[in-house]
Order: sequence, then structure tokens, then C-alpha cells
Amino acid sequence: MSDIYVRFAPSPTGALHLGGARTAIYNWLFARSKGGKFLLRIEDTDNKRSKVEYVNQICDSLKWLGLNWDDEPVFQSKRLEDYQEAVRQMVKNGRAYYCFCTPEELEERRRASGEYRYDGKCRSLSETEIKANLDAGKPAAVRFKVNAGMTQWTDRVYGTIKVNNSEIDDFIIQRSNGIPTYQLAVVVDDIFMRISHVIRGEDHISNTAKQILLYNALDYPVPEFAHLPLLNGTDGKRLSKRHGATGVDEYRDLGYPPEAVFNYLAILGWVPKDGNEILKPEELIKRFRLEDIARKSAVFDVKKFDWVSNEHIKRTDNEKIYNIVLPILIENGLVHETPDREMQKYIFKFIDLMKSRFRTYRQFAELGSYFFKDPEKYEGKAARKNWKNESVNQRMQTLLEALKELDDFSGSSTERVIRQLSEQMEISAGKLIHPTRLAVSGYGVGPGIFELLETLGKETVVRRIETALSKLPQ
RNA sequence: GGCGCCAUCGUCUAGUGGUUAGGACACAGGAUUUUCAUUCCUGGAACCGGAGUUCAAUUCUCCGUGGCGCUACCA
Repeated sequence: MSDIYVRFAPSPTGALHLGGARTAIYNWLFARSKGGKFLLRIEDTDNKRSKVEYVNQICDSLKWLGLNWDDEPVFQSKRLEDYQEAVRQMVKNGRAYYCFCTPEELEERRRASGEYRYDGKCRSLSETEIKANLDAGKPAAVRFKVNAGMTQWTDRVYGTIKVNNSEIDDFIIQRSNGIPTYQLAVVVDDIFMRISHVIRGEDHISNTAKQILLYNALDYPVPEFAHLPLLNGTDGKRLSKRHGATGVDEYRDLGYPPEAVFNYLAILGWVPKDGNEILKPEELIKRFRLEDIARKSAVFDVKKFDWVSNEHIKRTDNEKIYNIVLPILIENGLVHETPDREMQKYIFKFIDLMKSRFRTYRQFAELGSYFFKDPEKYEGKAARKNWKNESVNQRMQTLLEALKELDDFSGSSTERVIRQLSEQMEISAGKLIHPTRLAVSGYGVGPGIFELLETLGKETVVRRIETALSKLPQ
């Protein structure tokens, strides 16, 4: 099916946010699952807020997510002539008309009548009146003439939606400065780009009827429409800055894997029938169906997103994690620019030990820093619990001496020492294990202690216990 | 104000005219005679309200309520 064309059409007024990314993902998924094309269009028609930096930022985010688009992006700002031609055509055949009402007049009349819609004042202007106004150089916007009737379409996710044309006023399609409005530009572009399926946010449902009218006026077949429910914050309100990070770039900077963002956004509002929720793009493509998307707006749940992210990191092979994490470790001054073979092996061991517990790549450098430098402080709660008083020092002193004696510092070897000692002291092994963990890592939690000791090595472990002995209890 | 869309555990959802209303995340409890930020097990937790149709309604219809969206010479 080569006649399937979809597009993602962001306006460059900010970074790509989660909602936009989700729309892009669904478009991409649909195109890729149908063998169609996924196109990109930048909606930068005279919006004072449009900025080139944002165009680049959005493209970067899309690439980061793996949303590769086909063909060159279309910029609306470069297509003015097409829009104006379409408008000329509609004015000529009576589907649109010049309107000389100024925004101020409109505002005033709206206020006076309490009616939101355009009152149709310029709709019935005579040829001579129009010519006179035009000749006098009066600014003229162009309005689309909405005739009585009923407009409806079968939405691929919402089903049949009907709108009475009497609810739609004669909307402006071209501003008095000659720049088209969104409604017109979208339709002309979608025709130009041969878009077969318009997949976009639910906030466009009420624009759809207007656009269908435009397709009819332009004498082009109407594409399929599929509207997507919006993303909300935890308070049920539309996702915004108040809810925390909303930009895709922010999640990248936080160290989340792109496949996790992709995966979570994709299953937010749609769960594959087989119940598998952790999926790679290719697997999502296989399962994707527009019709399965829920019609209810969804709440972005950071907790579940973290879970998805951790699941992806767990499944990522160490080699790949190494390549991603190494620069972060270097950047944080934990590892030298060019680690030698021994250090490389050590980092692999570190990744193996810790990847099941992290949800971002950045956490390898943050929560895992003790693999590369001695802890600077001890987690307060864990210290209070596991290293209460001087008696711990005595026990740990004994343990330290025993560890120093060890030639074989393997996990099984240190385990034997600790267990024997705890038996001699008639305490539970935990009474030695927890203070040891605190001493070597600074945390009350972490991987299995014996494996950790083995990985860290005798020298480091001994040094850190000595340090802890001198600093704890605080 | 008008119009449109939506409504199942806290969150994402499955589902059906008759079900113990299923799963996932989160949460709680337990196990791993070492923690949890690992792993495993167990548990609590939902059909917005009211009418109607029907032998039977979470499911169908209507009304209400609530949420969201649109109602711009923004996109």
C-alpha cells in the first residue's frame, strides 16, 4: 500500500513535548505498519512565536526517538503562493469572500451582541462595494463561506462525529496581511503532500469539520481522520510545565533511554492485546492498530515510566550500555578519558552488577559513583540504623583484620569470613554485612555484598572500612 | 454561554446483556536465616449518579454530574 501518507506537523514554538512526541509516534507506527510514508511538516506560518532553534530542537528530538521521516520536511512559510492561489480560487468561485471588518470592530460587535460567531456582515457585500473597499486600500481578510448543512466523518478512533454547519461561523482563511490561517494552510498542505490519514491530537476534532468543508470547496477528496486523546498531568489537567519535565529533550538530559520514552508513550492509552508492555519499536509496529487506541485522555505516570525505563536498561546488552555510560562517567570525572583494559573490564562488571537497579543512564554515574571513588558521605538513615554506636566499630575492626589476612578476595571467600565471624561473635551476619555495605558504598542498599566486595577489590574495601571506622558513628 | 469528546482499581487499561470484573505500574505484607534501588510469592484496591429497556445491566438508551477540548486576522 504505497498510497498511505501521514505527517507529523509541529509548530516550532517550543521544544517537542511528550504529547507531540506521542502523536508523532502513532503517526510513525501507523506508517511503518502499513508500508506508508511518514512525512514532516513545520507549521511556521506567521506565528510570532515560531523560531528556527525550535525547528532544530524538534528534529533532534524526533531523531533521538528514532522517528525517522521520509522525504524533506515541508515548511509552511515557504508555501505562501500555494495558499494564496487556493484562496483566490475560492473567492473566484464564490466559496470565500473578502471581509473588511477590523479586529477591533469584530471585538466590539461580539461584546455588544454576546455572540461569539462572526455576524456575516461582509458576506453580502456587493461587487461594487468590494471593489470600492479594495481600491481604497482597506485591509481585507478572506473568510470561508459556510453553507447550511451537516458535516460528518468517521473518525478512526472516535467513530462517527457529526457537526451542524450552523455551529461553524464564516472563519477566516487568509489574514488581511495575506498570510493564510492554520485551517487553510493545513488543508492545502495535506492535499499537496497527498496525506491519506490525518492523525493528530484530539484538540483538533472541532477543526475537522471546517477542514472537511475546505476540502470540498477545493474539490479534493477528504482524507481519513484519526484523533488521539490528549496527555494529562496527575491532576487531570492538560500536561504542562507545572507537572514537571514535559520536553522530550529534558528526558534525554535526565538520562532516560530513547526506547523507553518511545515505549511508554506508545502504550500510554493503548496496550497490546497480548499483554506485553515492554516492546521495541519493531515489536510495536507489529502490534499497532489505530482502532485500539483508547478514547480517553491519559495521565503521564512517572512511576510507570520509570519501570518501563528500567526494564529497557535491564534488557540492553552491556556492550551498548558501556558505550552510553562511559562518556557520562568521564564527564563526571569518575573515569579517565581512555580507560585501560583493566578499567574496561571493571566497568563491565559494574554495569552487570547495577543495571537491574537503574532507570536512567545518568544513575550509573550518580548512584554508582562509589565504584570509582570513595564515598564522601554516608546515607543518614542507613548510618543511623546500621552503624549506631562504638560497638559497631569494635566488630568492624575485627572484620577488617580478618579481611586484611585474606589472599583470595573472591565473593565466596569474603562470605566465609563474614559468616564465621558472625558466628563467633554470636550475632547475625547482617550485623556485619550492613555496616560493611555502608562503609564501602555509603548507602544502605545495593547489590549483593559479597559480589560487591569482590568487584571493588581488597585494597579499596580495606581503605574504605578504615575510613568509616574513623568517621562513624557521626 | 454554544458546540463537541470522554467517564472501569490511585494510574494505564482488558472485558461482557448473566464473569469470583482480568492484567500492568504503584502500594501493603511475606520470602530470599544481607539490604533494596534486585528477584520471587501473597494481598487490598474499580464499573460517576439517576431513570428507562430487559428475566437480567458495568455493558444498550436518555437525563444529570464531572473532566477535557474548540469556540482568534494562534497553531
